[in-house]
Amino acid sequence: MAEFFDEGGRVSVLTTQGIDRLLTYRAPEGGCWEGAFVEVPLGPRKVMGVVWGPGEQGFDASKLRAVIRVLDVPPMRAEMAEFLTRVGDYTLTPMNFMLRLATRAPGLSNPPSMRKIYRLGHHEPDRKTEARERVLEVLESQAHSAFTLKELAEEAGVTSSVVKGLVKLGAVEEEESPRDLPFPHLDYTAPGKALTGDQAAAAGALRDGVRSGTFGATLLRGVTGSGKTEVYLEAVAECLAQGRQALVLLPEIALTSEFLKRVEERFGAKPAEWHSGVTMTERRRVWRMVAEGGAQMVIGARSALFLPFRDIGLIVVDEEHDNSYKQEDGVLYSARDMSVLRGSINGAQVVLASATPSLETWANAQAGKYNRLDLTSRFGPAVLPEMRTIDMRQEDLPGNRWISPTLATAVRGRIDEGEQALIFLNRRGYAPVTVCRACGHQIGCDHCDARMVEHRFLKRLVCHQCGETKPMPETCPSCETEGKLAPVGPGVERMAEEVAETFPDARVAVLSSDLFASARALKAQIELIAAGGADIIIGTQIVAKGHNFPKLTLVGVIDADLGLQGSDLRAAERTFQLIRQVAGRAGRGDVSGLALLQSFQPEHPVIRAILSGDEEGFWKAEASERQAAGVPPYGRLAGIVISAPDLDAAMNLGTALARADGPIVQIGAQVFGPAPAPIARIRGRHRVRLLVKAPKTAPLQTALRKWLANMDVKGDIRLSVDIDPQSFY
DNA sequence: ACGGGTCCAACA
DNA sequence: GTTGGACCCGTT
Repeated sequence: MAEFFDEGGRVSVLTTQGIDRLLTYRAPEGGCWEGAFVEVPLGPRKVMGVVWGPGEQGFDASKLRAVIRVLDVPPMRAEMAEFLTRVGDYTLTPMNFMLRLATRAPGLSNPPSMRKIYRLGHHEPDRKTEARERVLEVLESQAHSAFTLKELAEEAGVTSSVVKGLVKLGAVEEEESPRDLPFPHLDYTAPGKALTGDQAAAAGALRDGVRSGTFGATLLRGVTGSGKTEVYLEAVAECLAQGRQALVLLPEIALTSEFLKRVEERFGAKPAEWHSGVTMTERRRVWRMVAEGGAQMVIGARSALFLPFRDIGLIVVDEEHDNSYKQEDGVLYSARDMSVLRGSINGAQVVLASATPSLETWANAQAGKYNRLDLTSRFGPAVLPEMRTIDMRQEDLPGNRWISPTLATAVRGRIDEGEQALIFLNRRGYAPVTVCRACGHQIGCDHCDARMVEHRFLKRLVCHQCGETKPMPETCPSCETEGKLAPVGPGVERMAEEVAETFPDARVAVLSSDLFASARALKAQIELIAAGGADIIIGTQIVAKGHNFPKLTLVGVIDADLGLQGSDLRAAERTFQLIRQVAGRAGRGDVSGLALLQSFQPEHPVIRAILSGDEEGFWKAEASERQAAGVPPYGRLAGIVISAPDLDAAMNLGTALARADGPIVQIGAQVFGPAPAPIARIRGRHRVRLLVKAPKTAPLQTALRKWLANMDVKGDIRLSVDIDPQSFY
């Protein structure tokens, strides 16, 4: 139960300003409740804050100032305060940053503003013109909705002066209404689509969970077309029936409009929407309505998790494996993990939906922490193409050639049939390395010391690590010999060259993110290809998801081993998911597909797992390997937090750490203010303090020491390391 | 003595 | 995060 503070009593206030501690104020006239959003004086300014608890009694009374006013906003609930505290704790984020995350809506401190809306009036207009008729028609046919001047004029296809004219005549009435209107009611009683056996069973299990009114997390597995969305919309319906709010998180804004349509079909109206593309006024409305209960359902990006729900009963994380759930600048958090945390605090059900779950989720389901529901495809078991490896050690191939004779024959066969073949190579640009044949120098990035990748299309060298670009030099930057720089290794642009030479008669299309100026141009090209506008498609990982190519029957993976040799912790996981996704693009329904993986190590466990399709076995092996490597089992993430005088320094160090050998799970950066940390701002050099928040296991500490020894960061870095043996969850 | 630039503790 | 004051330095 929230505490009430009488006028003049001492309250501690958390402000959104850059002070990482609570400040004591006198309660305002009329007192205030714990959790109230308030305006307080801070130096010469007024800032927003939240009453966090009783104030410090020992604080000097003469310095004490009073809260200016309590804002007209629903107070922060205790669960929200706890959630923010726990997330801040987990990610080592100062609380004022957390508060800012939770109040990311403009004008919260303003009184609710009004606006004019237009309704049908009681008088007939003196004469009826066509434009006037249209306005009246719109108002008659949609009497239940409120129109602003602009909306009404737009809907009727007239200018606003037509509407104003009607107002003067009394045919249309103008009235004041609050700007932040509740969202239209969602009809959860309407039946959803008919569900098949296991869909119905899964929906039933989710409904039961929601009905229990308690916390629970469920992994909902289902490939595209298995009806995943319909199943969890059943859980949403149950949640709404319980009078609680539901949140659906989607990884990309691009997916929201399609999803909104499906919700509208199911519940008869659109839910609230929250992501970076939403306008400021709409955000404000969403924030308020979520807090007041005027929004039953929100769909949004990761930051929607920090909305002030009045009573949240269900959180769905769709495509839970998607990397964009991780916020990697500012406050560092994984919305997927924090959803589980929020669910556990609020007594809500959490549904993690994916066709290819992340290892963390898999491990949690395996350990029994999450329930698991599997959906098979509507068309029976998923039709995966036949998969084979091509052992590159057995192939006769000159240097600077990458398409094996075996693959070339297969491609030839398909295009002669009028079908399509995809050559997949997950490497943008022309060649990953540019080497000087005179001295052996490899051109590196000046900014971050990664090697630069030649992009012939852009006519530049590009660093894939930090984005730095420079023109292709004429002479070697090291020995200054002219004309001896040579590309080494393949990129998709180079593959296009080889394909054009090997199949001169074929129409070739290259799909790589950097070859398209806009997302629209890329989409247009994809549609063109899908309609049969190319025989051979050469693509990077952007071909892995999205649009289907009905004529595609063969996928050739050029370098299936790519990504396996790296030191990236997630290398195996990513490779497994990526190649399975890409291979799955070959063939559909009645057309049988074939995937050929070119590999120098076909006996590698990851390659073997991809071939066998034994996903379960693969995840188990991965999990136990990581445990052996000293990485805490998932669910107890080890967080590496780097504190540096500025974010760039922290990120640079983070990059170095990420490239170092070892099990890094999460890297956070936190900027220490000058006062609490003995860190000076030094030009050209960085003093860095590493704070490691992780269970104090011996293997982890050994790994840490190894990273530090191998640390290779430009500039003068001084490191000190503290280990905080706090464990999570 | 004045103005500009930078740094830094304080903000309740 | 913002602010005002201290401090340094070079110019009037």
